[in-house]
Amino acid sequence: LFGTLHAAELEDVRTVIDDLVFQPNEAIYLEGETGHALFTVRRGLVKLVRDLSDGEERIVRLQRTADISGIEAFVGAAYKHTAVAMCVTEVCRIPLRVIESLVNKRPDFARQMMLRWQDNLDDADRGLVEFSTGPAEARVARLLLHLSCRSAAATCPDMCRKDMGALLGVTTETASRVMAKFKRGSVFVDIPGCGLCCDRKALEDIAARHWCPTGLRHDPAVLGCDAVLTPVFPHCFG
Amino acid sequence: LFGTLHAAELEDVRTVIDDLVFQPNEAIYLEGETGHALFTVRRGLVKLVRDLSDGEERIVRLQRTADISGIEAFVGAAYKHTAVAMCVTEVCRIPLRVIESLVNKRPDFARQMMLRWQDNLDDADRGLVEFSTGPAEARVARLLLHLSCRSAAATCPDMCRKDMGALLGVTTETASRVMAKFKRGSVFVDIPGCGLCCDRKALEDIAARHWCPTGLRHDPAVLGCDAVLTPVFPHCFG
DNA sequence: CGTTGAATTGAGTGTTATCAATGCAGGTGG
DNA sequence: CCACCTGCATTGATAACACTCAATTCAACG
Repeated sequence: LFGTLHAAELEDVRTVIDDLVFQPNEAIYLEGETGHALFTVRRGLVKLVRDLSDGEERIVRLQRTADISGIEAFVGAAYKHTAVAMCVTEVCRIPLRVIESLVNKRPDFARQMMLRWQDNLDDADRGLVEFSTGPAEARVARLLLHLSCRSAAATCPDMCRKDMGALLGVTTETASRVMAKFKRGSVFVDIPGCGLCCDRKALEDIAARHWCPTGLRHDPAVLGCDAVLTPVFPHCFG
Repeated sequence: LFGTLHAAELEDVRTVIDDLVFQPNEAIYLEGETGHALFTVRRGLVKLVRDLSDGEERIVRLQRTADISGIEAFVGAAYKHTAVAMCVTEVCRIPLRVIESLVNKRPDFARQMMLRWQDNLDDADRGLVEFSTGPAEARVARLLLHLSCRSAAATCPDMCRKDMGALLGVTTETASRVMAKFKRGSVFVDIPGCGLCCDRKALEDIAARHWCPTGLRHDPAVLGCDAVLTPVFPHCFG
């Protein structure tokens, strides 16, 4: 977000930005609140949630390192979701007035903001096309592909089944059954303390069954991502 | 979008904007194209589509009057969807350079753009929470509520069953069965040439069954909307 | 060792997908 | 005008799938 700033500007920004750490299931902000800040994930995993009338929740999208949430606050809207940390998560809290002044001072910064809006939109589309389309097995497969895509070793955090269900639009039991089946078939291996190590080829096959989007649009694997993440937040996985 | 401009500026803008009319099923732009313009719907209905591997399509969201699509082009991205007119549709084609120069000249115009991005994001969330959650009947009910929400008379266009299925993540047959059942139960009445007249109370009941989002977020009814739309584009409905 | 919360599994039911047939327009050409 | 086609909506029968409810297992923790 701040990639285009000069060193001096960066220093100014740094002083008013809070670095926060949230424990699993802690809320970062609540749906309906009037927001005075937006947030970027530095490390960890965040779910954006909308509550359903029966007390359940629907996860609208996930946010990982570098993703920005609460961006709607910048156009004066109340937060549209509740943001909840799914593991120990380090978050940057950026007050609105910082963004405000940057947009005023640096004309190109507005474009940075638009890029972030587009990122959120891409993620929202993914939620529809990949996570809410086709049979449960294909959805789970696409989720594992997504979660493991930044890892060179194809590892990913082991989300709890309830969250998987809420994200994929299926029940907890269905999510559990599919994951158990995948484990039995060695589509992934559970490495305790390290998350799941996925057979991406197998997952791609499963993901392609019925109603598959043409070409899943995932980040290229980021080398070294495992090395950085694992030791710092081992409790982040599993 | 141009609400904050002065009269003179508006005149400048008007000269470089194209007014286009698309027939049903005509594509406005294609997924993957590098875009040199964005579009606003003046009248009609547009679907944003992502192709699936089996030749089917998934409708990501709908765009109605005043909605803006192809906004991703402004940050240099290729169009993320194919935009297709669902009825006779009048569209405004705004070249990127117009937006470009407005953002440079009028600092507050960037904020207008961000508002539009947020509108798209809200619609994307709706696709997930309302249209891709819960049993088929509830999804269809929420769609009819959405389509009829701008009409004081609670009328809405009669989408073809294939499109309903592609938008709701169900098959054409299921969409047809649900609609036929609704018709038999007088949940709506088909007024040929005018679309469907919906019993919104009944729809709200059905929409609330299982997995319902807390509070559907629809526009308030716009008085006079029917009067304006119906005579101009009678072929738009039915 | 008992408690707790989550994951897993089972049995039964309900919904939806699939495949296939039928009905119902609006058009075209004889 | 009618036969014919075509595209779409509708309907039926069946199988696959996912949901519900309930029981069981498992791991973590005090």
